[in-house]
Amino acid sequence: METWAESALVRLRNVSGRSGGARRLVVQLLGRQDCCLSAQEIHDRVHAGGARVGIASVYRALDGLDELGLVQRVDLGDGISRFERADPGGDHHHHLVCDDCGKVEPFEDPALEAAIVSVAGGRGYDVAAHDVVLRGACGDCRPAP
Amino acid sequence: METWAESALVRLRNVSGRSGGARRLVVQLLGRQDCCLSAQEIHDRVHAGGARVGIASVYRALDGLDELGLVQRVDLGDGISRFERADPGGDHHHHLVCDDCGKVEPFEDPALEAAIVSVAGGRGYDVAAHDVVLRGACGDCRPAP
DNA sequence: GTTCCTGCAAAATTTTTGCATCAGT
DNA sequence: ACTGATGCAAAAATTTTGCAGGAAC
Repeated sequence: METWAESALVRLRNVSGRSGGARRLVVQLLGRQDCCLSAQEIHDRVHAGGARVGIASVYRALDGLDELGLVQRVDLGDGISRFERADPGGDHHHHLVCDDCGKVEPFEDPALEAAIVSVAGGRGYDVAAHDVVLRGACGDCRPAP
Repeated sequence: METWAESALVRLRNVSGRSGGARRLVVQLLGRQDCCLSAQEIHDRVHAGGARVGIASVYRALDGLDELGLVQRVDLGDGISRFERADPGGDHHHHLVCDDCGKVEPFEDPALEAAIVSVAGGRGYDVAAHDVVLRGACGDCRPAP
């Protein structure tokens, strides 16, 4: 189950020749997450684990991972960048955000993916990444029926 | 063709009782745009028109418009918030961003909209807004075929 | 030993807030 | 006149950069 983290570390080493402590901690944390985290959240959780990691190193690690396509940057519309691991296998989800309680939940939908591929092709684009965010009231926060 | 701007100003006045100069300029500018603008771009263009408008007023105007659902906030993934008018009639587009040249172009796709509605319904969400961003290489920047 | 990563601090950017003043009703 | 919007400046929050020191090779 740690395959993403392992392969990410290997790829980082192939590029730079190193893989220091901060990067490894960030990669391992992201490998354990099911959904996106902000840089601040990553920093806090790594600190909670007892490590002395600077926020700048978190950003630098995320930047390197993003360049290699190992993480996907997710913008939920609140001005904060979040990151989650990008599975090379194509497993891949998007996000529902509740405007009331702030809850974020992932979803996948083949019809949505198909529509995106079709749009991209029709416009002559070679789409490398795509991001879908739905905002609204979740079942719990919606005015009771 | 100025119906959006007019109705937006009316709705702002209904809420606050006023519609001062800065808000009117921002609304009128957005009414003339076909795609999203950043707060800084709005500020610059309003200034170019000869008006003395503070950037804070631009943000405040956008904030008020967003609360009323009159503009949609768009995150293109570069950490800058952009805004565009939200047509109540349902006319509604998304964005293709070229990673190479930075070009942004709008698109619409009924199949995509249908898939989104279907996902939202299946998850019990009452979706008020949704945002789709596709990133990749546009026809011009793509390695020549 | 060399090279790149790391942590801290400072800078840059984007967005928000405080406050005196101005403008719309 | 009253009330809220506005502009300027300062603050806050997020992200980037500089640099000395340390860790991996």
